[in-house]
Amino acid sequence: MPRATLHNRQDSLERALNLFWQKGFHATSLKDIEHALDMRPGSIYATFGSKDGLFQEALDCYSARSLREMESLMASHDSPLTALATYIRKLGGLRDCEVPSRACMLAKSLLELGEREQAARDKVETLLANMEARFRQAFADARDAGELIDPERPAHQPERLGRRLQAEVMGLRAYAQREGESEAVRQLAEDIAQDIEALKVNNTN
Amino acid sequence: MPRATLHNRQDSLERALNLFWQKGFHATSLKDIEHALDMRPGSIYATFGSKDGLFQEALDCYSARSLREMESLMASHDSPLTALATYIRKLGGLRDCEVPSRACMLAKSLLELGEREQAARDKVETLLANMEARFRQAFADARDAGELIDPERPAHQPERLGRRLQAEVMGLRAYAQREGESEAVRQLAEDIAQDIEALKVNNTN
DNA sequence: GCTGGATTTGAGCGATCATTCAAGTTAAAC
DNA sequence: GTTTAACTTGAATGATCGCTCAAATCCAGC
Repeated sequence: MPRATLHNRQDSLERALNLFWQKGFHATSLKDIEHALDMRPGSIYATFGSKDGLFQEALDCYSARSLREMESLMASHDSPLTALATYIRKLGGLRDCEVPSRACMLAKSLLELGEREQAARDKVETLLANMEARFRQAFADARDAGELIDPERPAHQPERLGRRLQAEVMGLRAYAQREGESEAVRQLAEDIAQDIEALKVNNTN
Repeated sequence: MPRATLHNRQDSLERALNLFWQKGFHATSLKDIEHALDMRPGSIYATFGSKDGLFQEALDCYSARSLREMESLMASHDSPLTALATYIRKLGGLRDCEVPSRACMLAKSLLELGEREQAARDKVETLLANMEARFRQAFADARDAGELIDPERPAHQPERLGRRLQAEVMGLRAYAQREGESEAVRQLAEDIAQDIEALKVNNTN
């Protein structure tokens, strides 16, 4: 078994993710990738198969990281609703963070990819569905813990709340992509967070 | 004054808009444009200057149309809040419409465009700000008409409600871009619409 | 019918695209 | 030290990119 691989796969994926996340799939050229990964075309193709394959693995990378952060946040709060409100408020600080893009990578890809990248599109759909399912689970946990103020109301069913939250996150992060004042994004996040807290019993707002 | 122009400018712009809206800026090639407009490169460049210039004019076209529809909707309702709720519910039917894309063209462009298309990005920012201003105005009208149930609440100031609505629309339409059941999009829109109606005095929900 | 200038054409520009592959390099195994 | 096979290289591929421009086309005005 001669010669160990020079590059760490996970590290390469993170670099590729940052690039795709910032520039999008179409605007990212193999030249960009070669430079970011410090790899030559042959190595890239030997390792990842194609630009599309690399992109899909980067998507997995992004999704896994997002779910991990979500899980960690949920674990550190007793109340699911408080955890979700915290999640949103953290997004309110996006404008001051150094990230490849303030927009959600999955939402960005969902809007960009066309029929010619069908496989990647399917992957995006799946990963978004996973994320939505995790949101739904959080609301179901809140309901089971008796935290929901009006669990009978149709709009307050976990399925609808989870869907709504996913849409709110996509909207908030798309809004954060704009070049306005960071305070506007913070206020927007605060308003959304308060709506989540308003679902809570014994809520003092 | 010899030879009248063969193609109608507005019609060409609409065709270009449909194309850009569906495929995005980068994925739309000049070949695509030549075919859609039934024009040869020389004519296209003589008329619109560049692919970027054509894109920006298409953006104007889209924005003007959106504002026009908005204006017409506002004019046909006595209550601004009811008009906005109607606006959202109409978006809930997006999955059953035949449109180039269910996503908002401005949001899609905001997420796609990079530094290399700075001029177009600036245009997107401006047009989004216009749209947000129109939403804000609608809420200000509601407040001035005594329609807002709690006009003193910070989160219910027109500035914040307008911002929030723009984010909700971007989120809803991004969600509608997914390939799920159209009923899910309809429910999501309904939940958002009801939150708008909940801002109203004498609201029966 | 002729003429002049606006409009349109389409071959072709250099650049860049994603991708391939034969050759070169490397280090573990013996 | 030699062998060996996995890994890496980078020039080259054909396709396609946005764009240009000289020539052809067209029609209002005379």
